[in-house]
Amino acid sequence: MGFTKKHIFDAQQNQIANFTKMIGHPARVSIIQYISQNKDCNCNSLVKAIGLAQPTISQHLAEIRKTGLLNQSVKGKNLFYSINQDKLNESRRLINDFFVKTQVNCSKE
Amino acid sequence: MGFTKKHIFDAQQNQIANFTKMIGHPARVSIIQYISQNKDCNCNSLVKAIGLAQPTISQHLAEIRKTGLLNQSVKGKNLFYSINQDKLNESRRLINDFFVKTQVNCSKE
DNA sequence: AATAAATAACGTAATATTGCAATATCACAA
DNA sequence: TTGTGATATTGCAATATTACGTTATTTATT
Repeated sequence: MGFTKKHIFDAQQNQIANFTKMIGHPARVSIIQYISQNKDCNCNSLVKAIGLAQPTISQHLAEIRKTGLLNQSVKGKNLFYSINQDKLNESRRLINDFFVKTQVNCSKE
Repeated sequence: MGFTKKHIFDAQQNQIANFTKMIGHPARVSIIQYISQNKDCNCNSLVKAIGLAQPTISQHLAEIRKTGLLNQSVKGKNLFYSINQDKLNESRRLINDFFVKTQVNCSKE
């Protein structure tokens, strides 16, 4: 059909899927890396660095923003992005936990 | 358009995106968890446990299989799935590395 | 006020994904 | 060989995603 039956899964499963889905596009991986490496990174610098059109970058930024991973600060006519480190940590723990638990379960018996 | 311009990103960015995209659906999170928790898990038990139709589960299994995360073993007329732990570890390192590097970069200066 | 720069929002075409019914395949049992 | 159970494949409808041209919006500069 095209839509996902989210209601048959629990909150944590949906949380894990939501976050990894957001990372699941190389443009967004690249954007996150670039923002973490460059202070005072705005939309325009991402457009130049990555090579996708401005509306496309803006759209990917919106996807990342939806998960809470981005901070924004307005300086003059620029909008600078940075990584919300609390959210980064929280997400890292969520994903790592998924890996660890999976691994531990595999190793039982 | 619908397709992804993979060629403008590097191998690692595509690798990270590929793997997280596979996890980016709650059914696949649930399937991975279930397989890790239940020895001798076959397609049918997943259909019963998760509540999606057999073709849908089969399709999700194929997506997971594509990343190399699944082992299969035939016993009689059953096909049992288990987690490829080497691949799990490799992927965990890949994703964790992404998180760590992002975090380290954020903390510079 | 007029212009320019930066970015978001809107609209749309192309493609991908999700979910399932129907069907095919494959291995075993009767 | 006929049937049965387990899984994969096919085909399709509904929805989502990706990418971008165009247009609005907002803020600074002249």
